[in-house]
Amino acid sequence: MSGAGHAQFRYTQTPSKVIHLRNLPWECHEDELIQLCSPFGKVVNTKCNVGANKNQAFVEFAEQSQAIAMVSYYASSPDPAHIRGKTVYIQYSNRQEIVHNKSPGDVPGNVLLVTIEGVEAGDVSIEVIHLVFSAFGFVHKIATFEKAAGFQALIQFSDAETACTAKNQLDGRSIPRYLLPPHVTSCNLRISYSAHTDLNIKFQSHRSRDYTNPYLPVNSTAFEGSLQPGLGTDGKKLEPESNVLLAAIENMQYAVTVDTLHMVFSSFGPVQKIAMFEKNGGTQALIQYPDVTTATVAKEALEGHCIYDGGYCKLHITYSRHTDLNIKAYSDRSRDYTIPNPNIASSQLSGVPSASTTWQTHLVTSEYPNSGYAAAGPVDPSQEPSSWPPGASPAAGSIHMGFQPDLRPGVSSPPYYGK
DNA sequence: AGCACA
Repeated sequence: MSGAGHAQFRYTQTPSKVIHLRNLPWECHEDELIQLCSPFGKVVNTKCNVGANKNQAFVEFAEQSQAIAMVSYYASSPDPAHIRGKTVYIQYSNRQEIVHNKSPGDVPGNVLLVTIEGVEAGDVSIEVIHLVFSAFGFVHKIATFEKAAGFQALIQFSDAETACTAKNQLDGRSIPRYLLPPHVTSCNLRISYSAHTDLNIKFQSHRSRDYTNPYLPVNSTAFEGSLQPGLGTDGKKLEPESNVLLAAIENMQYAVTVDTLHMVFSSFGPVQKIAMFEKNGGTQALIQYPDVTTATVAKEALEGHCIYDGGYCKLHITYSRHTDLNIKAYSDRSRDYTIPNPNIASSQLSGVPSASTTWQTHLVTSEYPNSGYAAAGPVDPSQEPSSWPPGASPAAGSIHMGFQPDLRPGVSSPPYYGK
């Protein structure tokens, strides 16, 4: 009957222009709250991600009548409010206004604090983390650690804007499943801003990387027993690591030049040498980095990805057995970028036997009858290390390919970040 | 699914 028909009307609350929402999806965004609430009035303030589970929120209307309208509506509506498919429970807050205490994690900065939920530290390698976050810009440094909150990583970008983009795109989502070990079904990323601005990375190790300083000493002991599980989630690849990568280019519908490869592989560190050759009817290339760590990073990041959208020029990367390529000639198929200023003659390569044909059979192990560097065109082959990292001047810029292969959110791989 | 922060 009247008065809701129940003798006990326990849910009577004093109205407030602030409503309390609970059972929200994890890390619900402010705009989702506004979208839900604005039909009832003007939202003047919100506070999201409240409570231990971050699944509560407050919304403050301009007028109390607006809050009453919303609470009343959903109190009698047959279908409840929902956000992202979850039923949202709404009531008046027991406070009359939202007081904004911005938690430190909400203050934007260039360093993100990422909590990877539901995984052991060994489940997600630093290469995977680097790959995922590199989709948004150059990642300067990564430090990982285990805390009570779980497996966490600090990711340093150039600026807060880049970090913000990455945060917005990845917060609450999972690392693509194909990058996770089989036994991990999902691993939600919880991302906030760190107060740090510049991480102090002392070693390249299985738990920390400085991509701006490839010459940082490698803490090799830190790698032992833990590096190769990075690939060894399946434990199948037993191929020894190397600073030289062998890249097979499949479905090469577009021309891939040594310059293309240099651009692509330079994203991960200074490329010292490149040699391209034909083998088994396909194009392959050897890419030499100064160290195994950089090569590993590049390998993890690029394996299986395509240089061009649409599945063209797919890279299959393994470790080469070589450690130092013996580049004899500066040609369209081989380069030695470590040579400071090879007196580049203006003549063409005409007098020099085709390096590429020699490469495919002898590679670096063989001795070359003709020594010395071949003549070259006007291109300056000396890529001084200072041209790296490509943070300011993206290596991928000039070729239109925007090389963040399959991981650009919303471009070529929306499904990867589902959920 | 039930109220924030220093």
